Amino acid sequence: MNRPARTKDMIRAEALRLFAARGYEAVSMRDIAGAVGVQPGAIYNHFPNKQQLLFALLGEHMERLAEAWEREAAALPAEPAARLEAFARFHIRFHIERPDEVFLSYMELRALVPELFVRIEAQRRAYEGALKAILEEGAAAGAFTVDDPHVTAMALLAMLTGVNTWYRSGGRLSKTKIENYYAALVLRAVQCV
Amino acid sequence: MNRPARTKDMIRAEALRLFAARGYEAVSMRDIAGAVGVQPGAIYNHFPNKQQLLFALLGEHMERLAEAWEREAAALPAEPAARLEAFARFHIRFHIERPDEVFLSYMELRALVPELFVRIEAQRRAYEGALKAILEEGAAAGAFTVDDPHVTAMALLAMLTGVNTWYRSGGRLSKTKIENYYAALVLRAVQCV
Amino acid sequence: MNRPARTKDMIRAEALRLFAARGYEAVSMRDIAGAVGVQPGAIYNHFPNKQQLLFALLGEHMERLAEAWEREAAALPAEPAARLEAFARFHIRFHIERPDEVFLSYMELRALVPELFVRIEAQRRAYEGALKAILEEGAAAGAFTVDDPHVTAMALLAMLTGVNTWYRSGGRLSKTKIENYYAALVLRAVQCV
Amino acid sequence: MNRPARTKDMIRAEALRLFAARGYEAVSMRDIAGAVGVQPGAIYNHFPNKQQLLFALLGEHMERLAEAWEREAAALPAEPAARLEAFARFHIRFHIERPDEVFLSYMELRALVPELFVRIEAQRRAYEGALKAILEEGAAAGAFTVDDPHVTAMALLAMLTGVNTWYRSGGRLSKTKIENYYAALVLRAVQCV
DNA sequence: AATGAATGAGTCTTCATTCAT
DNA sequence: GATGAATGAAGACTCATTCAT
Repeated sequence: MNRPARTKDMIRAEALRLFAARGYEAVSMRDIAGAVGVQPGAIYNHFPNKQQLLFALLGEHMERLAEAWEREAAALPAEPAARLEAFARFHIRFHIERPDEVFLSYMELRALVPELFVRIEAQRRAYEGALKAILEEGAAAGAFTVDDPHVTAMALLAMLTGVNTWYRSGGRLSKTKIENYYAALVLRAVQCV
Repeated sequence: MNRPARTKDMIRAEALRLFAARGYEAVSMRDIAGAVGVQPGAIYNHFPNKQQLLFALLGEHMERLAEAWEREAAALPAEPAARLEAFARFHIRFHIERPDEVFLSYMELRALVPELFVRIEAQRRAYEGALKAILEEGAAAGAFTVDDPHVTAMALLAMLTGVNTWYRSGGRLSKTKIENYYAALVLRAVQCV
Repeated sequence: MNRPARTKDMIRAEALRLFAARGYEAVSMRDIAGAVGVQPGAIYNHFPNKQQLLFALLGEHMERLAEAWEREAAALPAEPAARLEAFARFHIRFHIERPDEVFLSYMELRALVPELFVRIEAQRRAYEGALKAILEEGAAAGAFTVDDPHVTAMALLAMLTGVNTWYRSGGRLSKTKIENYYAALVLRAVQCV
Repeated sequence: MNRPARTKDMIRAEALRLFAARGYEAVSMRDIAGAVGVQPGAIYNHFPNKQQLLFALLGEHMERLAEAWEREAAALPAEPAARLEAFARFHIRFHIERPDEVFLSYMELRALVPELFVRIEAQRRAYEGALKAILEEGAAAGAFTVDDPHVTAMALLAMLTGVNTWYRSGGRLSKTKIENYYAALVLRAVQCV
């Protein structure tokens, strides 16, 4: 990776960090440039504008999520409970490692212009659909207590994603323990004990 | 209520609406003044600055939440499961009615200067403590499956509060049905079926 | 003196103090109102606007100066040196007692609109004329070394008025000593030893 | 000198002119920008804020004064009277050429925040010290009538600096004549005739 | 005579963005 | 690819002043 590519990556990294810490609107291009160690104008050599910089961060995160889930789904067990547990564990694992990206992709979607917003929205819907499908299969198979797969999916995703509101690396609980804990909560919530 | 008091209330209402819709940083005092129908300077007759306006909205919400829960808690049943259900139902009921306040109080806390931030944080902690206490009592009584009351409390609150990310008044499901649904999810998650 | 008159006097006093301390432009009507303990609007019951408030302070000062000098001049000795000494002593005595008024009337003249400016200017010219006349008489009588009465007058006035840039009440030197000191400086400067 | 450097110099020049004419508080960054022919924001590429712009003008003036006096002092005669005369002539010559800088540095010191104020104050004290030293030497040598060197120094400086309150270039008297006149006043004031 | 709320213009400063170098 | 200077619009906030009460 050559010098300029490193600048682009640093912009990405610092923008992510700052957007997550203070919010998209509260961060100026000057702030990002200052954190990277370049002048504001230099950013425009790598991203056409602030919106597109945010969009790049969000879009890349959603793509990585989709790809990671695809790999996971390829080796998914057959049994509904195992599938649900796998999803829960995957979600915790993936999200707990990327608190900034997750925070951004939940909090700063609204900062996108509608055209870009809908593209991220669609990627998110697709991912939510994976959980919904598992819930529907489990419900059809009589394995889960799920009257309304959509509502249950939203509730479980909120619960799982919420881990980032309190988890701090190096805290009392290990990531593995948290994964176990949340997986159990999810399974019990659909009465799959 | 006289003319000026109405202006102050309108500022509160429009600021809440706009902050929730676009985020604190993305809303200007001009925007709020415009929505109210006064000049920007007039806002400063009622709130000393933008920070304090946000703080007023958040603080008042947290106080209303605390008061409402106090009233609820006064008539709380004795049995752990019933207590937990009551909390879940209360939380859904209270939050589903105030999507803007809830959104704000979760998303824009960071916009507060540290001094004001900690005051809201403390109010939130107190409320979270109520759920934690119920979980601890239930666990002690052997009524719930709760290894870690703190983590379970955080998970359940995230799940419950998450209702606002998808619920839109007038949608497919009535508020009562949603309340029932979430209450059941919560009870099952602690294996209290 | 009744209540409202006291308010007017307090406005005068606080405005004088604040204008002298920070400058006319740097002081807001709110500052003055706050110092007096009333709301800004109340000032307008006593002075039509900020300009006229400044003008009142300056004009009253110049009138008091003119009156005081008139009284002094009525009992002026005949001899040029004694007249000059009397002027110097009077000037020091009068100015050292009113540092705020003096400061204002030298520094904030320019803050006046031209129409009001010329009125204060004229009062000042009249006072300067008194010194110039003494110098001219003394020069004509061969008592002083004064080639250019105007320049000498300006130089001596600057020297005398300058006392306020360093004199602080309660300092090392008494007012009387300072008066003696400056009187001697003035007399020597016109070689009247 | 390239284009941008010219902008910075023009900002300096116009700010000096406007501050001297109307006072620091009465001049807006818009005024300065307008006089220079740029947008207000452009000023901030050269000076971090209005305070620092004023401080730059004052500090540079004081430095130029110190340097000029240093050069003068290097060739100072030995005799007290000649030294005092040299100081008086230097002061008049230097100040009569820079009415705006002088006006600013006497009138707008108070507009500086304390931290910047003390730095200019210190530079001024150092310069005043030069005159005081001459007076003390002359007094010690029995050449001057100076009871209190500090008071005499303040009085003489006020007199000399006062030249700017009335001198207008192109007036009745040449700069040389004024220099002669003030030098004589100063010498006589310490009875060094 | 005083208040409290309002106005409309203005304050300093910051911003995203552009562009010649 | 990066800089430094610039723009034009907008930011929060303040101001002198007015006026109904």
